[in-house]
Amino acid sequence: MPEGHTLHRIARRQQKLFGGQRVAVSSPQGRFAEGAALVDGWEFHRAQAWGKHLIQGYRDGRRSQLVHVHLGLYGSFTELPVPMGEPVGQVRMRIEGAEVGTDLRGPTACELYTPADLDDLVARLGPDPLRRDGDPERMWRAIHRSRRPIAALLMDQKVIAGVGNVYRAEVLFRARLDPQRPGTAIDHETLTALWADLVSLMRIGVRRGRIHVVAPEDDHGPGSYAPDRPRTYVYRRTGEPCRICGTPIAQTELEGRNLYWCPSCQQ
DNA sequence: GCAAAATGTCAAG
DNA sequence: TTGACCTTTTGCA
Repeated sequence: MPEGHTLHRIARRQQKLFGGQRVAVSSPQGRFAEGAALVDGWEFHRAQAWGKHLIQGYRDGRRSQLVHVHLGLYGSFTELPVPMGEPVGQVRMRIEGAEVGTDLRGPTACELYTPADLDDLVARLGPDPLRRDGDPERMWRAIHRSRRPIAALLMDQKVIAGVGNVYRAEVLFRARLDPQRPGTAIDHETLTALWADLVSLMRIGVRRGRIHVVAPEDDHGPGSYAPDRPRTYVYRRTGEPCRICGTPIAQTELEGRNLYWCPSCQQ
């Protein structure tokens, strides 16, 4: 489930679990063997998220080392009490603290980073709604001069960092914006409100560990008797009735990703 | 038992 | 624009 909220939640969690502790680091699968060997036994100093990227900082006396993790589509961290037992499946990195350890599976990236690498990463990312220094004006400047559809711009990590396919679809629905509308055709006020909505939605995502964007007053209709309350308006609801107007939710492919929207509410 | 899909990114053409 | 890649889970035989 890796959009930005997942990574910020993981950073927070790892900071709490391991921050200031010496940790055992290994790569049971072997594909991060050299990196793991380098920081094994060092102090886990700090974990931070930038968009969908996780940066861990390790220290040992005067030495320090960064590790960069990107979960890609299906990467995940899981936790187990120590002793963790034999790894199950393909575990790229295992971090063991005093009481709890975590296993990393399926990441796109798990690699050593230099401070310069981190600078480059931050420089190529747009503002992150989950960071205090996230600046909506930077997003505005990138969007209002681009003719690309707003749905494509929101997925572009150079424009705004941390938004993925679910938040993209949902925030456009909540703003009642046509996903195909060009960036140039959206005014400053609309984008400022969209940013503010993302900030509050993604914070909820961090807190709950899952994406939940349906307002209580919209929580009715065909889905209301489902065991779980509905959490999304449009994402993966192709053909199902819009929670507001009943029109079937539409789906198309945009730049290789599935896009969902309500053709009636979002014009 | 196997294919397909998934909340992502990058490089090749 | 397309394909490759990382891994697990789901659905269909």
